[in-house]
Amino acid sequence: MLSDDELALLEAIRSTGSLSRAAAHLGKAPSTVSHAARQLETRFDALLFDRRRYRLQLTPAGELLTREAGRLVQDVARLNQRVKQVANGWEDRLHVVTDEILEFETLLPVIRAFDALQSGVRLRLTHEVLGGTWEALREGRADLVVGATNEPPAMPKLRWFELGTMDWVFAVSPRHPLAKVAGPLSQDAVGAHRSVVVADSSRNVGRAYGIVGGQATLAVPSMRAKILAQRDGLGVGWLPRHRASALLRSGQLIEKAMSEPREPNTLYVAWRSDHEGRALSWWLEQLRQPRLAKRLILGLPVSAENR
Amino acid sequence: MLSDDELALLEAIRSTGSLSRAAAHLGKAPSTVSHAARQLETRFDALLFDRRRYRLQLTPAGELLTREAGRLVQDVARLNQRVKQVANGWEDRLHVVTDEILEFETLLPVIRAFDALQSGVRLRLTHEVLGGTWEALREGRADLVVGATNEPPAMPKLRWFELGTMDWVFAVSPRHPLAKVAGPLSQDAVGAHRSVVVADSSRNVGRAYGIVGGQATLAVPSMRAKILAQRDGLGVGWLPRHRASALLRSGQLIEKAMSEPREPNTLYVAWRSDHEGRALSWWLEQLRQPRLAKRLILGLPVSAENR
DNA sequence: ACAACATGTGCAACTCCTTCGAACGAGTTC
DNA sequence: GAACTCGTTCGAAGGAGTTGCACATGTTGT
Repeated sequence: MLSDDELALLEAIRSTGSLSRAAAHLGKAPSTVSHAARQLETRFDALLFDRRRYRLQLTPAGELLTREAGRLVQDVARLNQRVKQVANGWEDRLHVVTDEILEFETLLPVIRAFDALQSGVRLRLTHEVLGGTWEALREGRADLVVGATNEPPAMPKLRWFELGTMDWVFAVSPRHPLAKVAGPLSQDAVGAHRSVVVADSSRNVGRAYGIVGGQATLAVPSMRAKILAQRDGLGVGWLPRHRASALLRSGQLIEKAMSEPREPNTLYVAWRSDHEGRALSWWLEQLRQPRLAKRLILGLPVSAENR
Repeated sequence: MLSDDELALLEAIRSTGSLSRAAAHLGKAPSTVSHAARQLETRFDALLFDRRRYRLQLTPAGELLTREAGRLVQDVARLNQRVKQVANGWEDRLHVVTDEILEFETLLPVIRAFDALQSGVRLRLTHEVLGGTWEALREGRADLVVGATNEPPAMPKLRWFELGTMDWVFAVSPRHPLAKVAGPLSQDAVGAHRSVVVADSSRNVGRAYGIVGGQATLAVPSMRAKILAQRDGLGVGWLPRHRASALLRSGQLIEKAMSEPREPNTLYVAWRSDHEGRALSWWLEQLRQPRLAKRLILGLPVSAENR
């Protein structure tokens, strides 16, 4: 291994281009530097210095060594920083997984506030669809899950609280055939039309929201895309009521009563009680604030303006 | 910086889960290990060991440190290997740039033979179009250029030799309008038809082979694609005679005489006389062999079978 | 051409750090 | 409760790293 001193020595030799100057630069005796240099060569079993001329020079091998050694120093410095950070109770990294029905933008202020803490914790945010959130937690891909749907499954050391409930509305474009059907819609009536589903492209499991067996589907990458697709009459399906509200008001989407209404979804925040660090605690504290929870659940209404 | 011993110490503590066993494992006295461990904590200014219970354990910070330290050790071992390699005269890496008119496959046997040397030199092969090869050499993106076209430009420390000459044939599909024109074709006659050009997609400079100003062009990614495109009548242009030979024989391409014939191209091998390592020398030695040079220049004829 | 200076190296002496053994307190096992 | 395992403290010993000096070699200035 390369010691700190040896690294500094190499660097000094490179920059000054001479042993004695390097020695002066390091505040050591010239003989020390000479000795240490030889020792380095012995240890690496390679000629690092070209001593044929008056002032010695680094050989290509020595050049490579100093260059790469410099990078190593940086790596070690970073590691040092990370170790201290972890020792102070901050995680090395925090992986937050949100359910796709939450809009990423609503988390931005929280991320900004977290950044302002200067904790050094590397944030990683991804999203999953349906049970994918719980699975991510179980498999250790997630440290914190926000907005998970369905009941929390049995899992050792699982902890959770409710974020809130989300109301749904079955809505169609005014130009869609279902718009003209009077009275509450039955499952069969809906099944004859194509439904729009949010599907996760990254993991190719056939997961999607609100699929009924055998129904034709249009898979889109996000809830926002689903709302827009239904506005344009490309298909039908359940939408978060608040996010569709503006379009419902402007008449670009029409609410349809259903023979089997959809129960409001309860959304959960969940984590594992092992490795609870300061970053996780901070996030939990934020998410327990009713104002933030409400903003997350409601999401950003899709504006009626952009047609 | 982390010394070799400290690394071994951390690893031993992690695997044995106790200081005394770690000491026995390392062949040292327990007191030594205890002392060193404390010193580590002082240096990192962080609690690395949890001593509250009977047998001490690594804290999360200590865990992180040992884990990452292990990676560092590997990095250093690799660096060690590379330094030795360079000290033995091998380059750390060799960047070979070929002109696009050479077929990559013809270099495969050479690459295999080079691999068999077990030199440890990391090969990197890319291709350029037209002057791009010389530019790559000038800008240090290439250590060796194979098959460069045009005359070697003025460049300090440039060295080169001729690889051979490449003959061209102007060929069109039998279904192409130009196929029926009798006698040598003039520039104007050709200019009325779309030409197929090889263009480099990676660098978006508007470089291509055989463009005449104002002529409609079809840009394709390789010489092989150009030959196939011309076979299918998508355009016209000059082709390496040998590579088109099979298609000319089978009648899928027809050679046309030209009022201004194209001079055979001389192809060059070039490198810079600074940093000449063993890998470069080896490649030059190979490329000087007439058999290989001929194979490179002629390339792989595009087979007449696959329609 | 000669002196003055700079540079790298070998050697003996020195200094400080690492290592060790012994002793001790605390916790565990039978 | 005795025998043990474990981690720590402390002073002493050994050794690696460091230093000053002498010397050979090469460079610069007058």
